[in-house]
Amino acid sequence: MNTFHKEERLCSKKSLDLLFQNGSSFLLYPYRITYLFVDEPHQYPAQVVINVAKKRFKHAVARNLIKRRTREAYRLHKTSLLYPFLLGKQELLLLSIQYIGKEIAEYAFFEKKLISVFQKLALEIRS
RNA sequence: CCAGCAAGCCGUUCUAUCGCUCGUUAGCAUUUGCUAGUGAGAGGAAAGUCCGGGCAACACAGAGCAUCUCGCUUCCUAACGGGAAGGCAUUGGGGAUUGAAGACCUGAAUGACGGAAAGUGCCACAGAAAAUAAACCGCCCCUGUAGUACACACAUUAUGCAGCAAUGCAGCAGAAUUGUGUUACUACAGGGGCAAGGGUGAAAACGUGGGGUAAGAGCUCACGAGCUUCCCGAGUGAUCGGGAUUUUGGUAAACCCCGGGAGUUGAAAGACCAAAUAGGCUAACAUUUCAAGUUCACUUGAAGUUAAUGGCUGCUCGCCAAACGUUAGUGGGUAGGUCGUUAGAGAUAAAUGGCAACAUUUAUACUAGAUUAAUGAUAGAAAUCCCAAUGCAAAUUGGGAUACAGAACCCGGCUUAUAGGCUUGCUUUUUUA
RNA sequence: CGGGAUGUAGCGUAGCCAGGUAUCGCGCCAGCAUGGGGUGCUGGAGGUCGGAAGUUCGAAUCUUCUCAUCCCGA
Repeated sequence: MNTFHKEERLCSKKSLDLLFQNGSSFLLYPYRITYLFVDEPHQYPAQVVINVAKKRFKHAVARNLIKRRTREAYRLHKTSLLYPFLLGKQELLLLSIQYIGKEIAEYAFFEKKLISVFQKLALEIRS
């Protein structure tokens, strides 16, 4: 079920403030990951926001391309690599993926890196 | 044929799988959602936010001042700093004429292109002088002093000059010398006239020639160049042609003057929906200072009507309002949702009018609408271009490239970015005839 | 989406309104002083004023376009 609906995205301003003030984070080039568990009713086990800074990429075309490729990689691999670790938990996972690279890479690079992000996130959750 | 410049146009296509946003149909379910089918889904600049409008809220008795902005003419347009046609200026090209140029003809590019005789300011360095012309050099006139002269006049006398000498020459019709005066010249000083000439500079007070004068000067004349105003003619007009008058450096993307325009704020505008607390609004009470009384926070009397504050959305005048607090009512910031929000000064095609921008009429289709923000990923094929190899060529094989860039309320422009291709016009070079 | 500011030598700045010569401090180089270094004194080099056009005789300065950086408004 490789969907990516509105409920899987993190839109609420309150939740965003909560995430960036209290969330834990780690760095895995070219991404900075911030995450937090909250006790709220939910349909999917995680909500994600993808972020590319205007400071690093001036043109809107470049920012959109990075976000689209990251989103595509997230969509294709979340069910197999992310959701299994969240089955035991009752809380909702708020997740932020910030792109801090300097260049626009090919899709294969995004895919490889995001898979390792999921693996590291699973380790953090267990500990 | 190649290259360059200018203007206009196009600016990748198809298939499969998995996904995203919006609409729609059917079923399940009935706040809402799920499943299946089906339709639509970025640009010529969506960009920069440089102008102009629509739309919305607030404001708007009046007068003056300031600020910003535009600037040849006529027209187009909802409007514009945009566009069209024209005028003028500048630049470089071609043609004709000519010894060579210029005036002339032609087509092109560029122009923030009102006013410098309304006023003020500025014009470094250099240069005599940088703007009511002045007078450093220079030219000319007058006066004084000094000097010079194979010049002239008067006075004075008989020798004077050259040569080693003999001698020669000049001389009483007056030499030399000395003195006085005149004239001419030179120098200095003073007074006056002139602006012709002066290596500078980005720029020098109209240019050339003749006359004129003490020397000179548009002082005057001829030819040429230009300004202002007036008259006549052509044009809707900018302006152009002719005549008269006349000779006034540049700079307004310096201040400024003249004429036209501008209320302020922007979709985070604004309207609506449901629950609670503030602020706001409305009504009532209350009110600043002094004195007296007393139950000590009220009453009575008097004074003041000013100052300070706020509004008229740049400022001033002028006009208007009435503080802070308590109580009651009303109302609904922010967060969430709906609308605003995509059918329009629109697009495409044809006809008519107009040099054109554009306008009118008819027909056709409905063509993105997100809101942490939708167009993506993977695989394959085609198209165009480039490179390499093979080949006379056509072509084949392999490799590479396909730009600039992503709607956010909507339109009209401008500006900037842009791989590659197409059309039209102009220019230059080479080759062939 | 809207509004505003700044780009000058290796670094930080003045000059811009009112156009002709680019200033100061730190740093750098050389010399003096010291046995040597630091401190001190003296002298010197180094900037096409972010870029491109235009106005002007002349532009860091005036005008237009453009690039970059920073700030403000939820």
